[in-house]
Amino acid sequence: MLLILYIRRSIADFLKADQRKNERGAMKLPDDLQSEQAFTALLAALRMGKLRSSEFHTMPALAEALGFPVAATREAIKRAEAQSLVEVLPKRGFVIMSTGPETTRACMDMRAALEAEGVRRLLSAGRPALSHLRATHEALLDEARTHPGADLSRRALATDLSLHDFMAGGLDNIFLRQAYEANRNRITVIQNARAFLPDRVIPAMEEHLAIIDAIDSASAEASVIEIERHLRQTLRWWGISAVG
Amino acid sequence: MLLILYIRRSIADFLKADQRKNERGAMKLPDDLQSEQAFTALLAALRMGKLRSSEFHTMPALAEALGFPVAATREAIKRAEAQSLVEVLPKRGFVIMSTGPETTRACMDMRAALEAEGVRRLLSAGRPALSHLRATHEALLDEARTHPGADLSRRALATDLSLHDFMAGGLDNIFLRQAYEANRNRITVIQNARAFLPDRVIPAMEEHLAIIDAIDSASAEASVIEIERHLRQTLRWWGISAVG
DNA sequence: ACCTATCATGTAACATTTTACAAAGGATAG
DNA sequence: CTATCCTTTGTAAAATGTTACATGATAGGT
Repeated sequence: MLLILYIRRSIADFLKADQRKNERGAMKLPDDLQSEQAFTALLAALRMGKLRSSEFHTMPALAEALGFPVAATREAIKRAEAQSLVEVLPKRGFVIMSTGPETTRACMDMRAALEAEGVRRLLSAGRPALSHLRATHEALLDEARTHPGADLSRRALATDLSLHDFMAGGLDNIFLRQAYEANRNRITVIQNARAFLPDRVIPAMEEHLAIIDAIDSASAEASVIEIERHLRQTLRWWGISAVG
Repeated sequence: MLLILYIRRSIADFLKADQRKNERGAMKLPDDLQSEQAFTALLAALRMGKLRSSEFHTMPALAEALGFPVAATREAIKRAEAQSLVEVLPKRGFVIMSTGPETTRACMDMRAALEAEGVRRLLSAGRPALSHLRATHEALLDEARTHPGADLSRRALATDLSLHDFMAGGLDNIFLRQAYEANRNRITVIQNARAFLPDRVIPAMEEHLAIIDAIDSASAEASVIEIERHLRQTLRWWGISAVG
C-alpha cells in the first residue's frame, strides 16, 4: 500500500520535472554551460579572423583572449579538434587548421559533393523557387561589371554563401546537414586565409548563374556538372590542382 | 571587445616543431592519452553491445565499467556526443542514442548517399575489381539457401559490411571519409538494437549482388538505383517508411 | 467528525560542472 | 648535456543543480 503510494508520487514528480524540461526545451536555449559558450566564442573568433590558419597558440593564452577559464577553453579546443578545426600538439599547445592544398581541396570537394546531393533531392522534391537568388546574383554581377562599390567583396561573399546554403538546404537529413555544417566552419577558416579578391567576383557570379540555370532546367545531371565546374574554377583561382 | 592574442613562439620555431611532428606523424598517432583510450573503450563497448540504445547511464558507473577515471570518461562522453552517439542530459547523466525511425532512417540514408558518391568516384577512376566480393557474397547466399550454419547472421553481417566499406572506399576525401566513419559508428548501435535476422540474409545478399552487378556494368546510375533499392528494403524490413 | 487522496514544501542524496592543484613531458638557454 | 620554465595532463575537492523521498497541509467524500 505504502509502496504504491510512493511509486505514484515518484511518477508525478517525474512528469512535473519532464514538463518543466519541455517548457525550457521549447525556449531553444538549453545550454548555459561554460564549455558551450567557450566553443561558440571560439567559433566566432575563427569566423571573424581573430584566429587565423596555421597559428600556434597555447591554452592559457586562448582562455585569456576568449575570457573563459582554461578548463572550459580546453573542452572547446577538444571539440574543435573533433571537427578538424584545430590540431592539438600533445604537451605543447594547438594550431589552427592548415589551409594547404590538400585540406582546401578536401573541404571544397566535400562541399560540392554534399551540395550536389542537396540539389538532387531538391529537384526530386519539386521545382524550387530561384527568382530571388537569380536576382541578387544578377544585381551583384551587374554592379561588379559597371560600378563596383567599396565592400563588393564582402557582399559577394554573402551572395556566394546564399546559393551554397540554398543547395545544402536540400539535404533533408540531420546527419548530412551536420556534416555540411562542420565543413562550413572549416571553409570559413579557409576563406579568411584565401581572400575573395575582386577579380574573382565576376567569374564566380557567372558560374553561380550557370548553376542556377541548371537547377532551373530541373536537370540534376546538368546541375552537378556546373557545381563541379565551379569547384574546379575556385581551386584553379587559388592555384590548386583539381586532383590530389 | 578587443581580442589580443599572444603568439609565444616565433614562426621559425613553430615550423621546426611542426616538421618534427610530421616526422613522428608517420608513426601513426602514438596516443597513450587516457581520454583517447577511454573513447576507444567506449566505442568498443558500444560495438559489442555492452551499452545499448536508449539506456540511461551515469558517469561514475561508466567510468567503473570502462576502468578509467571519471575525467577521462567525461571527455570520451563529450566526444561521443559530438558524433551523436550519446546525448548528455545536463547535471543528470547521459543516454545512448535512440534508434527510433527518424534516427535510423537518417543514418541509413546518409550511408546510402555517401556510398553512392563513393561508387561514382570508384567508377570514374577505373574498373574496380569485384571478383572477391562477388565470390564471398555468392558463397554466403548459397549457404543461406542450402545449409545455413549456426553463426550465419554474424558472418552475414561481416559480408554485408565488406561491400559497404568497399563502396565507401571510393571516397578519396578525408573529410567525407570521416563523416562516413562517424555514421558507421552510429549504425553499429542501430544494428545492436535491430538484429540481422536470418530471414533477412537471403534478400540482403541478393540486393548486394544486384549492387555488385551494377558496379560491374560500370554504370553509376544503375549502381545508385540499386543502392537506393537496398536502402528501401532495409528500412522496410525494419518497418520504417522510406520518407520522413 | 474522520479518513483519504492530492498537492505543496522542504530535505537529503547524488551527479555533473567548475575550480584548484599536483604531476609529467617537452622546449629553451646556457 | 643539464637545468629551468612553461604547458598540458591527471586528480581531487568544492559548487551547483537535479532527483527522489518525506513530512505536512488541504480539500473532498463518507
